[in-house]
Amino acid sequence: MKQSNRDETVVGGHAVTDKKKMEKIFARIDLENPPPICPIRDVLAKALDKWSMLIILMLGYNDTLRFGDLKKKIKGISPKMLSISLKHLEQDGFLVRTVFPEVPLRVEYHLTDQGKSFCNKILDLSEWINDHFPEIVKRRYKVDEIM
Amino acid sequence: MKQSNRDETVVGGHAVTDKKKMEKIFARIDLENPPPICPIRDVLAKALDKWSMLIILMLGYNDTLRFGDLKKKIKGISPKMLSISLKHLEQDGFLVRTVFPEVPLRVEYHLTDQGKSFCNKILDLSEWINDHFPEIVKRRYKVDEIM
DNA sequence: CCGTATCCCGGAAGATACTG
DNA sequence: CAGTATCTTCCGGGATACGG
Repeated sequence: MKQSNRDETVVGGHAVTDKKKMEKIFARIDLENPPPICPIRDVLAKALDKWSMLIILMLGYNDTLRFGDLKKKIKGISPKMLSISLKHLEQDGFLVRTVFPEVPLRVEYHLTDQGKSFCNKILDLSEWINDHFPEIVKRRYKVDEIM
Repeated sequence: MKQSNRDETVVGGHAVTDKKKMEKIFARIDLENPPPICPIRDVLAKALDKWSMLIILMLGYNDTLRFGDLKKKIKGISPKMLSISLKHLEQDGFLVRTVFPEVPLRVEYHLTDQGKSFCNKILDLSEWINDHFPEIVKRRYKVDEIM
């Protein structure tokens, strides 16, 4: 592991916040401008919004799903939001929409390689939350008691 | 590209999303209920919202920052939103707020170990976006041409 | 069945003034 | 300096009805 010109904190054997990585990211994130103008923040905003993460995980888990399947599996989502989210994810290359001109119409969605790759990232993140959220929730109650 | 220590394959050869991992997560994510009731979705919503990611990255990069520093560095954030975001992140144990009762008042923020750990996750995600967003943006233009 | 078109509302978030 | 209080604006997102 490379040593930066700055002392690195260590958590669980992992070097935290490798400065090189950080600089690479900060060089690209446009802090001056919000999502529509800063591409990175824009991509992230769309891929991590209220429903998109769930959709990606769902397609990662089930491989191929129809519009109605997704609607049924993701409780509470409206057809409008599902449609919009799917469109965003398709535009950014996370999934593919395939139409079968049958009667009745059939449309299938599945992740692209990029989508699968991203799905793994999200899965890692979810796993992290899963591993830490007991303490987080416990902490919340403690904070509530104090306040 | 970095190889994970997990039994997951990568893009190109593309095995998807380790089923075991998936099942572990899906067992915990409460698909019936939205964020305030499903703890995982709630934690994620707060930690990945419009400003929080930036704040965490900023503190991962700079170690310790004062309120005003954060406000200056994160262009466009209002004192109100900064305050709210910081409070959320403190409540969930991502950062620590330290008050120095001087005149004028000084308040410092820095990440907890949990926050640093999470920061690395976010950094990975940002790195992923950084590596892929050229093709994503390119794709968007192509899609625009067609539509 | 797969969405789109509308209408509508509540909450997220900006601007600004103010206080300990 | 470090926020809070307030007001307003805006739009994400829900419900629903309809069209291809």
